[in-house]
Amino acid sequence: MRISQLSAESGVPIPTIKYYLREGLLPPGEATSATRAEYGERHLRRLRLIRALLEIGRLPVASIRKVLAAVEDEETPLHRMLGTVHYAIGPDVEPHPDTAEWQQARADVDALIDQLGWAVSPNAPTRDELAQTLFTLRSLGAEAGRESLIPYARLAEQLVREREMATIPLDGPRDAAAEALVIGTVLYGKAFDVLRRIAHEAESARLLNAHPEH
Amino acid sequence: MRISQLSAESGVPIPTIKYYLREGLLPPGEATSATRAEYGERHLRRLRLIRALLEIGRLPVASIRKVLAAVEDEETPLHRMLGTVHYAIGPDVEPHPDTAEWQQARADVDALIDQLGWAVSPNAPTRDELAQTLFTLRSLGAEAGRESLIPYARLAEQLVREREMATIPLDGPRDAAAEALVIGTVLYGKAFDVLRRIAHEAESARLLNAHPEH
DNA sequence: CATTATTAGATAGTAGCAATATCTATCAAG
DNA sequence: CTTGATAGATATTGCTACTATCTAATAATG
Repeated sequence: MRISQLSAESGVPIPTIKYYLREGLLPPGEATSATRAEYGERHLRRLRLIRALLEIGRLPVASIRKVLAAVEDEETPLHRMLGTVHYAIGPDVEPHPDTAEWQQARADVDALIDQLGWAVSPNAPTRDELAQTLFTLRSLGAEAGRESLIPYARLAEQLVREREMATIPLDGPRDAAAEALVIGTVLYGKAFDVLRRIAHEAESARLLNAHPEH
Repeated sequence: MRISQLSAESGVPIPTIKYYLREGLLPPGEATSATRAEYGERHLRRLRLIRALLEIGRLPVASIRKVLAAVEDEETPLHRMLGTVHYAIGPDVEPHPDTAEWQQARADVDALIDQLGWAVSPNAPTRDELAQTLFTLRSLGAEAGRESLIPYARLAEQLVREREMATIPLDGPRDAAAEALVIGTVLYGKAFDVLRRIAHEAESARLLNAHPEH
């Protein structure tokens, strides 16, 4: 299929597709001449994944490139690729002033992960990310003890184990597993986030005896 | 306290504070002369909240303004204010081509909320947001039936009911409730999101027998 | 075969957002 | 009375995700 058809089927404008090609998000089509290239089903699928990561996951283009590069590279062992994907998905944590409160938050995170028995790399950036959240919660006056996160962690564990990892075809082709992981992490993460906000609304209505407007 | 001290204590540069004042995120200090204004503890607290919503919640400044305006306005009844906060927190859902698949996703969301027995406004933008996620999941080939979201919904319900709404002082002063709600929704939402990604890493390591690097 | 349309690839420009920077006219304090 | 800080206004920047334009080559069509 030519670029115009790729654009038509995906709904992504041609200049944007060219931009993704330039940025290395989309592999080039098979050149059939100096001014023609052939794109396939794979490109369409990739394009949809890019849009999902952008629009649903709100990942910056630079992160998407990292994710897709890890997915692409057959050299990387699967568990390293999964790690790359995880780390690319999170935002950059800007460094904090090295105060006692920050040390405490960071130590609490480490202790929490230890207590949960989770096998997580000691220098995983997600540790800093969680510490930052904990730190901010406390600086806003919330009583956010380490143990207050445990119910969240247990629920997360349950979700990941029973729903998300269970659906990833770890024995199938590598790129299928990679893509499933990305979809599971980003899209189901979003789904849960929205459901949680909907639940907030429903619960508020219940507690305040406010019936939703019809 | 003067603006320089406000800046020093919050870590936010003076030009940025001025920007927030201009944008109406931060109420002006009490003017003591043409070139002097006095800021208080309230401003410091507000500034911290703004930064939390920006950095942790990644809310755009325009949304933060809406949230804070709803918190501020004593006229708005509490349940309406909570609704405003919820809706401001979510992203704008760009309109979809009105295909059968979109209709189906939207209908599934409505049916799901009905089935859960949640009291949610029929025109809540979160319905569209969830439908978009469902739609995208399906367009990527995931088998995302309506029932696949039920476990997520039940977990969300549990979390919101037992942890988050329970800590909101609904009988106390209004702005305390509002702020607690914002913090609960945005910051604990983030905390859960990070914990979920950490759980992903731990579970990947477990399944792939890959031990984290030391 | 001539004309019109399409494409690859390169380069430049735009829109939106969150700041920063700069400037002036005051004040405040030593 | 001189130095420094501040309010308020206006302008500028840096970043990101596009979007537009141009050229040379090629394909499609009458």
